[in-house]
Amino acid sequence: MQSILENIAKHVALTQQEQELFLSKTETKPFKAKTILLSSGEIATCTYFVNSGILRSFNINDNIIEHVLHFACEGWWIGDMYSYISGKPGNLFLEVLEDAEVVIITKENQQQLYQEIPKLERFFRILAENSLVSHQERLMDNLSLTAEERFEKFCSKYPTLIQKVPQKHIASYIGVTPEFFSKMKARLLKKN
Amino acid sequence: MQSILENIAKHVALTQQEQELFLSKTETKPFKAKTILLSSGEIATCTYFVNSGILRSFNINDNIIEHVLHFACEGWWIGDMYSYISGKPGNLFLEVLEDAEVVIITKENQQQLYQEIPKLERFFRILAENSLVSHQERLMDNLSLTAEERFEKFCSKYPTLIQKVPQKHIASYIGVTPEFFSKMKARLLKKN
DNA sequence: AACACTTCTTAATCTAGGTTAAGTGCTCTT
DNA sequence: AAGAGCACTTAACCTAGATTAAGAAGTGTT
Repeated sequence: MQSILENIAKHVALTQQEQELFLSKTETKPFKAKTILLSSGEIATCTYFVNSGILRSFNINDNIIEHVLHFACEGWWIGDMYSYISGKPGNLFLEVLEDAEVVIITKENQQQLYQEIPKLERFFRILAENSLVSHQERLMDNLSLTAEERFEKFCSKYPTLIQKVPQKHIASYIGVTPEFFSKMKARLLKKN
Repeated sequence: MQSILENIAKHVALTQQEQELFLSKTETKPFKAKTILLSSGEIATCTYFVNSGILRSFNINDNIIEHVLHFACEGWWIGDMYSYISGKPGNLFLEVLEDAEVVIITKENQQQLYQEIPKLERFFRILAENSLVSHQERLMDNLSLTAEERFEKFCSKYPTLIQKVPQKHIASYIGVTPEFFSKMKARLLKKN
């Protein structure tokens, strides 16, 4: 299991004291599968780091159709960035897909941490930049690749998720209906 | 015209000295329309802020089809974030669409600025977070809205661009072919 | 053990948007 | 002023993926 301190150490070096201060501003909690940590319409007051288990963020549009924005498993950050930074009600749900242990940082605590450990500005800057890059890539993929190519990319990028996550969620992530996903998968199995 | 210092002042307060230091690490240049500031395969060594004019970033896939990632006009930042932060060759082109004046910051200078003015870590963190949010929204829009809805959203979000940018680029941005875009536009005109 | 509930599959039918191709007007060269 | 080259349009035809509907198989609850 990768700890949150190791995750931070990838980009900035905290002293022993800073590490303790950081941890003192976080809370670690277990959650059962199917728990909803955040609902559409609520204001996101926390950021989440996954110690173990799997979470997903998604929205629901007019047609009552879910769209998966993100999966997060061990060592990933997740939340509703829009609501978190704007302070306005968001439109994302945050759900536990597989029993999880999650590190929670409230916005207040994060603001205090920025004051007390300025290095964390750098850490979260780098985190946001990396996330931005992967969103840009996914956006371009959605514009230029077929569903089949997006699925293959997903497989090579997140091999562990394929076994663990219901395939309707993967269909949603790559942007097709579960029915079409099923058909496509059958086609791929025949081909190879 | 919004200056780069005003842009920074939106999120962090720099002293007079810091402002001067910052400007000393930038270079402001005019570019003619059609200039390519960055090509696919090159390593992005700079970040760009647009004083005036319009730029676009796009990639070209196997089929020789362009996909617009971004437009940037007065007061916007643009670049190839992937290549810039990874130091690897990127796959974006950066092109001037309308004669422009651009502020250029090299990666080296940006790194030095982070050392000398730690507040800038915060500024660029906030910039990255905001950009992340708008990419997430665009991603969800591409998954859940029709081409027509995406076009309407584009119009209300970037009203000035519609007059100034060739419509084939707007078609590409919202993710349809120029032919379909033309058809859709005619349909909308009839309707309203 | 039986029930409800959810996930996944299959298949027929439909449609948003793509492709191909031809034509119209621009603007920019020379 | 004649041509070359873009940007845009129109229209016929095509397809990736959606929709609808039904059934199969698994999973958890009582």
